[in-house]
Amino acid sequence: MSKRLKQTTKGRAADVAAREATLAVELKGWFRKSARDLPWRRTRDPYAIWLSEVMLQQTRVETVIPYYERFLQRFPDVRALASAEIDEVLSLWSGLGYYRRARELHRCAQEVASMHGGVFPAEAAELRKLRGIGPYTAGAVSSIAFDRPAALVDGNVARVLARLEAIEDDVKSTAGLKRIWSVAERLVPREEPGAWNQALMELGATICTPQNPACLICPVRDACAARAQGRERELPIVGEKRASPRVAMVAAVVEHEGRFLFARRKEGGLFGGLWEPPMVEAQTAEDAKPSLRGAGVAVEAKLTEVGRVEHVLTHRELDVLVLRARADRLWPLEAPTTAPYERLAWMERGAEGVGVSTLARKILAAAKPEKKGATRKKKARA
DNA sequence: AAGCCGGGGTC
DNA sequence: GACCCAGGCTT
Repeated sequence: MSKRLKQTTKGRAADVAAREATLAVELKGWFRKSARDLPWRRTRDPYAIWLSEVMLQQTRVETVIPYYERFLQRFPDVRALASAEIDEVLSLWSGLGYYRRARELHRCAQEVASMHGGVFPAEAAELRKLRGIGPYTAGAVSSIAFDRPAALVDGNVARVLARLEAIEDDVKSTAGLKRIWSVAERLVPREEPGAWNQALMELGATICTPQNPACLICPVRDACAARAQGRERELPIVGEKRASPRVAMVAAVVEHEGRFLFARRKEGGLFGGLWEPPMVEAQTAEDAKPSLRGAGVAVEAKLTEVGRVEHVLTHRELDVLVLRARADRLWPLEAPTTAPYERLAWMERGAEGVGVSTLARKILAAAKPEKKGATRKKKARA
């Protein structure tokens, strides 16, 4: 390579570096000026920041805020969380979804308490070893709580970087994610990496949005390759997702003097660790009876249909027929034999202190003795 | 690499 | 309805 060419190459590399340094200054400046005031941005406590990041996995900021506040109030530090009962953790998590996160959160707290002396490690590689902490959360905690120059990629960052660099790959594919991550790692600055990462996410959430990006007010529009090509609405490219199948279910709400029959689901699967009125896959009440008996619903229970509940999940649409019965006594409960359940109990309607899904709450509400208007509505639909 | 795992806001 | 959100784990 000639001396002259070498200098040119070096010169271009220097130009790129200068452009990226400018980009970092611009974006961080914008972030300082226009960042939303979010609860977890008022603390430097790694525990609180970690808690917020786990709650924010696949979950919107507005949804998380009240859960974050309640959680932090009940469990002010990692040891408090580590020593809690899992049922109480799930209780505070109820309604937030993806309940495995709550179990992993609890286990992670126990790992930090027992193996790290109650102190979160600062390096992403160490954080990554803990339960429930993947590449994103490791980068987030390391950069935001510890000012380490760790990269991070979430849905927002993937979209922003795909547009900024006009990346053609499917951003959900392995190859696409690998490319996005390499860009993220190249761009993360030594100075204020936490502000940089949060700025990328903030930009994606408020300006560089999926549908109608507000390029006219974007602080980095002049550096955006997609915009330069007029393709900001075509990028990023995302693969097709398939429709979720419908699943017919039957639930039985059994009551005796204000106590309700609840079953606890085994950990691991759908709604793992949560309590609910017994609920089985079946088309009709008659078909459901054998499985319901295996979930504690005694033969003597006279079941009547009281309504239907629909519930949409990521990969399934549940259509639940709700049955109701008055038990003449609190009959003794044995170990359930129906698949998803591990334990039975008579509980108050609210099932205080344990985890209950939104679906279960909808089923309980549907079985509640009705006011006249609601009753007519159900009959009209049937 | 693909599937599983909630719930809800927005267009 | 469709989209997708401060993803991670399992197979």
